[in-house]
Amino acid sequence: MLATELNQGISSLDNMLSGHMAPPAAAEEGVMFPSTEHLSLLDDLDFCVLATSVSVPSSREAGASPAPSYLSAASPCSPHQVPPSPADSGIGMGSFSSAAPSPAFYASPVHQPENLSPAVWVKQEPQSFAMSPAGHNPPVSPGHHFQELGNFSDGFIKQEPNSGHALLRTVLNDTGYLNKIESDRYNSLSAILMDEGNNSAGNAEQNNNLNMALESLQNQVDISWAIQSSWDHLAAEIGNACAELGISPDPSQWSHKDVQMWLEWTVEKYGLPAIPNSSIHFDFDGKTLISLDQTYFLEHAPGSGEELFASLDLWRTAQSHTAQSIPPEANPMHSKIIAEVKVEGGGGYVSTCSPSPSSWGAEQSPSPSGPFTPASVAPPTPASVQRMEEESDDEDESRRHRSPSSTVGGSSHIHLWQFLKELLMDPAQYHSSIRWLDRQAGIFKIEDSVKVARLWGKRKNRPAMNYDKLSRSIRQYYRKGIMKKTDRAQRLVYQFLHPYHL
DNA sequence: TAGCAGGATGTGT
DNA sequence: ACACATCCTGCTA
Repeated sequence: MLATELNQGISSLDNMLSGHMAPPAAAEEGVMFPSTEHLSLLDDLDFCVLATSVSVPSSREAGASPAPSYLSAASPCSPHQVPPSPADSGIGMGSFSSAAPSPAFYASPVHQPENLSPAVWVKQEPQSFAMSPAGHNPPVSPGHHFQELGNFSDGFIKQEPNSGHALLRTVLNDTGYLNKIESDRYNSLSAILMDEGNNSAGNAEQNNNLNMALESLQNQVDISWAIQSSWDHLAAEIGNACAELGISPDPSQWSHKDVQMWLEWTVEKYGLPAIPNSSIHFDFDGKTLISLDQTYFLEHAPGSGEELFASLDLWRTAQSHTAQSIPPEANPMHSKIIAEVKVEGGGGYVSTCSPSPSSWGAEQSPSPSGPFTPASVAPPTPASVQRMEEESDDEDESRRHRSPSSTVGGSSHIHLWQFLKELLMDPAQYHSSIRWLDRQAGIFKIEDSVKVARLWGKRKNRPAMNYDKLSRSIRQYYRKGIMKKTDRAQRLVYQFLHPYHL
């Protein structure tokens, strides 16, 4: 019912606006929406769609969208309606329990502006909208609607991939904004559209459709309910995943093993490309993981970094939301929603609002970077622990960039060979200090022994470290079968032995 | 002179 | 016990 009404509304608005609005102005690069007016109206509907769409099939899988996009004008679906085809899919927050492998967050191409991808377009909320108290809206004056509502063209910003779903978070977190929408915004929209309709040469059928759309929107769309429903749905989905994995819903509490489990689960769940050397590049605890920016994900998880980052972002956001959410009894819809989610979840529902610590907290797995003996047949798991984000010669600079958790606990337990591999795996940053000569054979050269030693000293909190000491430690690896000098010994050139170079 | 090899011993986990 | 960290002597390019 809701989906039908919204579809009708969008269709009517699109028809009307495409027929009466001015053609798109010469746009800046990437600005592809037809007009500011059209933009603003579609934006209103987007929020509705965003709030009401939860589980979506992958348009990427259907080959419809070459690149993920987290936001577009899209066909709506009801909070509990799984669209039957890509043509009906909308903005999704990802499905964490549906059987279909659904890479999250892909918008439907149906209403997606042609050149939207790969950039993500989000609404930059005018202060008067986003931040004003609920029920405190300026009246809309006929003929000045768009001025009153703000410059929506300027209000749109190009959301680069690493900026992190600002729209989603804004919409889902800003209850003031929700109330605003619920109480007034559709009244404003109504006035705008009615005025536009009266001024246009539109035919009676168009106006009738418009009236129907507005009536539907005003009378039947409860945005706050829909968004709350989406939140609850998301929480339930995450709860199911947590129960399956036995991990906390709060990523900041994940152990190294939890992080690996979550990565594997997400990759498998959404059919993403496997993460090469994930045990090296993502050997973090949860706190460190959530402190990473998307650039790191894109760099070290090619093909899946964006989705992983997006998914993690939602988990993190959901957790912060549940942590500050209102008590269930304060929301008359809550019990109903939870009940529906329970039914939909097939009994697997685990409330993320009250996670059971006993199910995960007491069983935090130890870091895989434990003592490692050469006798162990198992392939090495180079626990690189905390990645140094920046190791400049400037001490202060280094401290500024180092994540808080990397300075104490964990990072000092890294093995030298793991540390060297860590540097080697990041040639963009350390190529001038250490680099592979023969990656396959595990042969590398220390180009700047002083710097490598200094980096090692920083990592181990040994200010007096130098290359003499470092190289002595390397030589200890000869006996352990971890490293050796190359057959034709060269200065500063060493070789990892199998399987340590893998 | 810097790097290398390896013994001895201390330290922290 | 283990993995260094530190200090040392002696050798080599």
